[in-house]
Amino acid sequence: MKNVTIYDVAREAGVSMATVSRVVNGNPNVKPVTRKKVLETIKRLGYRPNAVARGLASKRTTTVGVIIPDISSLFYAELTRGVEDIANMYNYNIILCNSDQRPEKEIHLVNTLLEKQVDGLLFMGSQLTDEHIDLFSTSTVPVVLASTKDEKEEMPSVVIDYKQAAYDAVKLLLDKGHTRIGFISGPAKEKYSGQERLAGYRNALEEAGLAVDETLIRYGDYRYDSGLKAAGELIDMADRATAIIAMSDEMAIGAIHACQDLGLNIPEDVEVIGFDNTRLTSMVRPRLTSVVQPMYDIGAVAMRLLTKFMNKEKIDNHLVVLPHRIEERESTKKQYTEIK
Amino acid sequence: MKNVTIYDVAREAGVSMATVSRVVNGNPNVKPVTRKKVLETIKRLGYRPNAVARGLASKRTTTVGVIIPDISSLFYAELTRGVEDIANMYNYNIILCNSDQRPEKEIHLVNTLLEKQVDGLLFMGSQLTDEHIDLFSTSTVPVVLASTKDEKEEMPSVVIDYKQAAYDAVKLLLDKGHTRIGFISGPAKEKYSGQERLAGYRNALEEAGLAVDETLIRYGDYRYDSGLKAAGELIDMADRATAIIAMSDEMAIGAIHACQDLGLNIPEDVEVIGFDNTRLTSMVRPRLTSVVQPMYDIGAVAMRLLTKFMNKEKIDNHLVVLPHRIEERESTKKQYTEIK
DNA sequence: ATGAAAGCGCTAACAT
DNA sequence: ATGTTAGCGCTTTCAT
Repeated sequence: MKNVTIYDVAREAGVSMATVSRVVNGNPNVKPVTRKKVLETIKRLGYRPNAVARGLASKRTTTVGVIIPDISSLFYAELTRGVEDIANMYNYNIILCNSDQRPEKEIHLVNTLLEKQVDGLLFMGSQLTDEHIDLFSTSTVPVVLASTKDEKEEMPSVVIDYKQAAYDAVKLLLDKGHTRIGFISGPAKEKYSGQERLAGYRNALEEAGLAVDETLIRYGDYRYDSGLKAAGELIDMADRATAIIAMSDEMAIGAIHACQDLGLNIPEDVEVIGFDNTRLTSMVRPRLTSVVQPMYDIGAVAMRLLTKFMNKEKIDNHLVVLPHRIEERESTKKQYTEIK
Repeated sequence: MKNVTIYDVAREAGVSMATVSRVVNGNPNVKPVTRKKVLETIKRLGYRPNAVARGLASKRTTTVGVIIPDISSLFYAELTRGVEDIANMYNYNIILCNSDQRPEKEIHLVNTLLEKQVDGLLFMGSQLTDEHIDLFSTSTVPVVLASTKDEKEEMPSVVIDYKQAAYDAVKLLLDKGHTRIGFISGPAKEKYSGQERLAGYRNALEEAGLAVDETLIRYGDYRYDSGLKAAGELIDMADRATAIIAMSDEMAIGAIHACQDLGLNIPEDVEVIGFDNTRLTSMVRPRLTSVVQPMYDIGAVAMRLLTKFMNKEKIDNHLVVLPHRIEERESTKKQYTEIK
């Protein structure tokens, strides 16, 4: 059974291919009668436009490539949801690729996506090597980074102020008198967001006149178990941590459980703050205070920015910094006595 | 700056387009010397094959469409990860689309994907209307269902035995003497997996000679809050539930908290079982007993099945039922005393 | 082992 | 408002 093409429709409707094309693409320069006739023929023959042929002829595929470390991570899944919703709204589809943060795989994926003639590229993942930058700069289609940025801040990116966010969380704890604040970071090798947040931690301490005790800094992989383990170490020290900040909610929940398993009460004995404010924060008792990172919005704004580039619209600024804040719940003590 | 095409490479290398094509596609019928020469030219010119043109000429895009209710759901994210890994392994990319379970949107997405000439379609989502079936049957490319199936079981699908899985969970509780077992289902309108599991619940009770008390059946939306609410009702009844089975881990955790918030102990006062065995099970105290649904595998196997169809390999059986089991943790009581 | 040439199904000038 | 036609960049016979 041969596929019906635009040519078949043209013949059957007694018009030219161009007219059918116009009808399909909503070109107004078609007489209503003709349009109706063509539309009927399309329906009758069950014609379905071939987007690949269209892509070749028009040089636009209405498809964007999305490279993400791991879709099974709550954080990236939420971001991707934002991306897809906006993509959809602007009639784009997304080709989703998991990179597992492996640079070679990322490079390979970018190339594959470029071969597939995507109209734009959305990149998430923390370490941008020179090879990445090179590749992106040779790309004929726009590239936007989400939740990361390049060192020179030359590429379009959507982020939050990670340093300030971490700083704020530490400050909150410092103001309550804590001096032993454990910090559970992401992987040590992680460049941008990881480094930034660590810098925020150090800054806050130094500003408070406190020396940074390196043993209070632990590295996890954003998952529960690593948080559990890191926190276990943090409270097993001679001069144990009295507060813990983890760079993901999942690790923070691990931290809460590590404390509870050892008989420490949250927040009385140890205050805990997470990061991202995923819906996990409500799924633990006490509920988790967390630094709000607007994940869905980061994805959505990044995709919106990309559509602007793809439309060759003028962009006011390439680096979008979304606001963050801290959502306080029961894993931290109330700062002031409530007044009725 | 014009893009370099296969024609440019051919000219520069002093060979024909056909030869370049052969080299690019790894056709062995090329003299090593020629191959080397072509490869060098490709590198020198920075040639990147245009997959859209290739798709048009070869009628294969090495892209598959994936329709999913919501990527921000842990369950579907994990499934998708399985899909993508296998797709990648077989050199396919995936176009990911969120349907939000809305039938019109699903239909629309299928059409879009078909227009984009995907080589195959992977569909997840619970309700298959006649329109879906019709559409799928007119599709020229293979379609595989994951974690759902059509009523007539005519379409290729990868599932677990949902009825039996629910039955097993209920049986576990019945064997411990429970007679008031609350059941927190997914949305009431949900067809296949929801109905199946509910049937398993009813079967188990009836088999035990227990009447089904409809007030013990509640409907949620798979998310935490709905589990919290449903469980709250289940334990607020005159003759309250002494055990609760929820159709997702998230709802089960909500159930645990609902009980704990009211001062009931898990598992002493109420035993709780979740569904899916996501990593959430370890993120709650007591840790959650859950029916294991091999999410990643369902996605992986579904994608593998799809590759077979796309290769026109012979398929032994269209309906793959993956094994399930119950992973017992501390939210249920140990059945037998442990012997040292 | 290599080349020539005919499409693949559509869009986009350009002409009328 | 509609038709004609030349590509888009590649694969794939079919020759040689």
